Amino acid sequence: MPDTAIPAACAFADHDHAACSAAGLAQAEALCAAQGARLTPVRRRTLEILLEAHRALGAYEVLERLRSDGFGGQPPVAYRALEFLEAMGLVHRIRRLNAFAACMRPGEAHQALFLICRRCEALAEAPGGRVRAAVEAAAAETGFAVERASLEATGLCPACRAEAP
Amino acid sequence: MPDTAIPAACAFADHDHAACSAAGLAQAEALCAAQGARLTPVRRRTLEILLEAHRALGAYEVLERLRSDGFGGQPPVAYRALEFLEAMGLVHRIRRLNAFAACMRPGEAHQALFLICRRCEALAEAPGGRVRAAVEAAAAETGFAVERASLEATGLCPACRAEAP
DNA sequence: TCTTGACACGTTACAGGATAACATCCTAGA
DNA sequence: TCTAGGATGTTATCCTGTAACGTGTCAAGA
Ligand SMILES: [Zn+2]
Ligand SMILES: [Zn+2]
Ligand SMILES: [Zn+2]
Ligand SMILES: [Zn+2]
Repeated sequence: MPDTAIPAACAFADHDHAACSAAGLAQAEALCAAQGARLTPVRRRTLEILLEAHRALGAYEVLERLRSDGFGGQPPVAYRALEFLEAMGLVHRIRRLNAFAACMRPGEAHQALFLICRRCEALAEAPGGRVRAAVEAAAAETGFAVERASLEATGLCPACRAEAP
Repeated sequence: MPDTAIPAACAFADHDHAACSAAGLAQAEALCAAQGARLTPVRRRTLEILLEAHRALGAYEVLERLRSDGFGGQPPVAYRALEFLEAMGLVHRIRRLNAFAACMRPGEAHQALFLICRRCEALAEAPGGRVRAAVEAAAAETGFAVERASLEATGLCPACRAEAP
């Protein structure tokens, strides 16, 4: 596993790492409390890991960090925590990358649209409301009822567009 | 592997199986010829398999059939054929399903939008032009240049909508 | 207080998906 | 004919994901 070679930030714009990480955690607390769900230590730590990394992590990368924090080191531990967080809308799964990333807008109901830079692996979560509407319109023509949509685009982020050939 | 329990057609509307399968193969021939690419026996058979199945197949399902047809029985054989076909625009990869499906509109440049029924596993390829445009518009706001987009929706197909609770 | 059931956590074991690396073969073009 | 590139085949291994089962915890209800 190439633990190196992963620069990538989670949004294209610069911003206060620590702040957005802390805010994410606080919102998670609030959200879970509001819904009577339990943000247990493993779950909490899993979210923290994703917030700190500030990019998409594979389940096994998360697992490795959980293990070194003294939590169970077997795959189901990570997958269960990630599933819980996804169900709570705190984490998104990015299928194209077989990876998970902390949500940038927890609490707000929203359709995410992921922009993945193929050069620096940066990942941004853009608002996908319009796109979602277009999907539903297209689906409606065949009578299909959309429940969930995964919208993932690859290309070049602003920085790489400038640098790259 | 549950070889049973997979009814699913590749489009929601009924249509002439054999005809669309043959047509697909013919178009593939033409397309490869036009581009000087070689539609070799494995590649051809792989496409045939997907056209006949008329639904999304995992690489290992394809592989199994290739093997029983006397072709190489190791994963790379299937993956290479599938990659080639995808590059030629004859096959799409559906990441949500870890599977591949024959393209319904080979030759025409198009953005595919996949509609996946969660109940009967039917898969339809809808025209995604509008959706793609919406994706690009959203991406443009952050300066991101979209190269490829995977658009996959899950929900209920018309038939299952009627039957299901 | 004692049961009992729901839920989280942990582990084992395995299934399923994908690729790196190397050997062989075929085929188009010099 | 010779040769370089592409296509196939094989081995081995890695990454991703899940089924199944046991244990501990906590709170509601007997
Ligand atoms: Zn989000
Ligand atoms: Zn970039
Ligand atoms: Zn298509
Ligand atoms: Zn259906």
